Amino acid sequence: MRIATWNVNSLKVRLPKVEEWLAYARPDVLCMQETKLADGAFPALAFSALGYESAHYGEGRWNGVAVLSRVGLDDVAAGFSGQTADEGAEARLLWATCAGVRVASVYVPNGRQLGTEHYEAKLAWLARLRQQLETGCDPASQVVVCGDFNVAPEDRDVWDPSKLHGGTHISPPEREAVAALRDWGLSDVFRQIYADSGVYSWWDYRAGDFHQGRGLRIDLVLATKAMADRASWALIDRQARKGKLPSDHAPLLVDFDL
DNA sequence: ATGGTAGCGCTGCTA
Repeated sequence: MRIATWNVNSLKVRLPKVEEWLAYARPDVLCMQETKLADGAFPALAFSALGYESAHYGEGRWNGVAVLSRVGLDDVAAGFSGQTADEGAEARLLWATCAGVRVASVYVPNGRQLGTEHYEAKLAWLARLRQQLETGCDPASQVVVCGDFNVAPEDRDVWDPSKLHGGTHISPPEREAVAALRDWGLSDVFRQIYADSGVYSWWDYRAGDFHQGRGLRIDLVLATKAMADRASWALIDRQARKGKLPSDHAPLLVDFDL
């Protein structure tokens, strides 16, 4: 079973690239983030033509998450359970069950700057995700949480930690919030397989960062032991970050022997 | 060099 995650940074702009990528990467499940679409504008027909069922949770303009599957798509749930409409929730979390695996597509808030309300909201969002795992999932079952975490878990996931010191994505509280997911029972599948530094999934569009190798590994596939023990291969597909109109993120693929 | 690009949508915000 091949599971992938990709922050596409506008599905409207990226659809041709996503369709092309699906045709050669052939994931069984694809989690997308930052579709920037309302549900009514989601191109479900384009994906069904390629053999994928889909679920989307979007508000338009910003955020927006999706799950595509060609191995079944059941029990779809948008947002945090127990979330009320008056919270004005942003579309950052979507659950679905695909061939018996509980899959989440997550887009963690950016945080902007330390010491801001946005940064505190990011930490609170990650804490709420941990809380939802505790109340809604069994760590002994097959659970995979995929997405753009906007956190680089360790210094080896950052092109130059000294350049980002004091900024978001690498601060100890953010890393602790991700570690708390690990403590619940999720492991960073890419890191089970590769120890290399200098492997990134996001590069700023500005200043030629991609071509200069200045990136961060912030897109993660986190899996419970029942899944992680079966992970056999992982790849961050840098090829998809090249060419015309690329996203600023590359997709991450993981193969599980299921 | 305190910059730079991309997307949304039409002015400046978000990343």
